[in-house]
Amino acid sequence: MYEGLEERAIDLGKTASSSDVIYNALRDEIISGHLKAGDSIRQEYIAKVFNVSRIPVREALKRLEAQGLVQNERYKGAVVSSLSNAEIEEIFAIRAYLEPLVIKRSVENIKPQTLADARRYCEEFSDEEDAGKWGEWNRLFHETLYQDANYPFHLKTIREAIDRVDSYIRAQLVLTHGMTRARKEHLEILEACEQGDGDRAAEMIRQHIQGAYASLMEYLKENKDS
Amino acid sequence: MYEGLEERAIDLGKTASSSDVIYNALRDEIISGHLKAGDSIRQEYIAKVFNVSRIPVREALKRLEAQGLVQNERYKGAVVSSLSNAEIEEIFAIRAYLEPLVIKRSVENIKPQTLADARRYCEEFSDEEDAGKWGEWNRLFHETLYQDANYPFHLKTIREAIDRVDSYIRAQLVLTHGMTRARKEHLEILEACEQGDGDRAAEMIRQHIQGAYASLMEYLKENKDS
DNA sequence: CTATTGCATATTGGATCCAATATACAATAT
DNA sequence: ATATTGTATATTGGATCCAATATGCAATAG
Repeated sequence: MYEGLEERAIDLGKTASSSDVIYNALRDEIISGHLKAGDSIRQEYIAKVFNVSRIPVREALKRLEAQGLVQNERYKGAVVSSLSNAEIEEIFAIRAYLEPLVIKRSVENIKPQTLADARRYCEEFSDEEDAGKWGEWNRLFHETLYQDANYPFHLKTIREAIDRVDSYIRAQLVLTHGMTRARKEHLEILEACEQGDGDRAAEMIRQHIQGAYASLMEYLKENKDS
Repeated sequence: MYEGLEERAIDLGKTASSSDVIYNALRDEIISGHLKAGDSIRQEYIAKVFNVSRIPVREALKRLEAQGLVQNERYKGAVVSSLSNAEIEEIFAIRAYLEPLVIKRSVENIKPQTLADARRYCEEFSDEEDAGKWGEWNRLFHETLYQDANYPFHLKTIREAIDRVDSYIRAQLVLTHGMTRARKEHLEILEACEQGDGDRAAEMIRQHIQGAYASLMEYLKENKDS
């Protein structure tokens, strides 16, 4: 009796609220670049798309505002945040500062399953030509490698940092062979982790991030219009 | 004509929304320790206290959740987040890692006005015996010294880190002469900044934070009950 | 007496409605 | 023609109401 029932029932209580669904959807739209910096987000429109009232939409917007992805002005509404070049520099600086620390700590007690997951994300995304999905695999790869650090606050900070620059990265990657280069670097980082060489992994992550920043700035210099 | 009118009118458009007021109030209650870890926050009660409906209360709670100060469970409501010892260690670790970097960068182009502000917060709070207000002065002192780094994302991260541990610090400070020690260290840090010695300021900030962590852990070890 | 079930109450999630403000545009004055 | 003013519309902020779920307690079966 009861065999297997509990596992099947586990996710029953955690059905996502409308607010959660809309938050995730808007976040995806922003970091994928479908919603661009400066775009205003109309509550009524989002509500109609999801067949809900504006209440959960507004709650989602408050969360996005707390994260910095949108800016709210009273009686004017939410606008997708834009980043100055200085702010882009800052985001990459904190990533290049935090992620080496975290990966080193994570490698110190990394689980085989974690390495297997990371390898899967690494290989699966290498087949993926769609830059849209690339961002998701990229994020999963990074987060997976960091997860055994058991540093949730660092992880949240890194996640929010990546979220802020993701749309910029993506716009650049599709045009500059950045994806093949990133894949190669990911593989090397993964191998360092598999060998338990935290220092090497940390240094490579640092270079990986700084290289991405350099490519992005070069790209932005050549495309000032967009 | 028009003389002085514009300045007087500036803040007219920015009257805070109910949601903002309630967010700030709840945040204050949590970081001051009046709302303790594990306490549940009843929407209806907050709404009645502020003479508003539950809508702005819920929006405020969503922001607090995004910040990590409360946790929401569907149909159960918001509960003030608690921190394990490991999480406390993590918060202090990231503070000790980020704040030296930021103060060094800030000192490099710090403005006289900033130093004057910091000195004021330093001296005014030294008279302050009330641990409640102490936290506010402490935060202002730290944030002021960091502001000329022009690193808003770092600052936001540091602010949220401090918010998470503030109530724990305060509980400890009042009983262990921590306030007089902190005041002395603040003064020394301020002097290093005034002399333009960023490296020294960075090192002292690091020790200041690690010392606070050590005191807190000792305090928590002796008071496992609370 | 204990465990389960059913029900009443409390609380949160969401929908609908109204108020406050912004925005676009026509009307008017200079 | 240009700048100002008035007005209609669009949009957001908030209040009130209803639905969905949780929680506490009494009733009942064993």
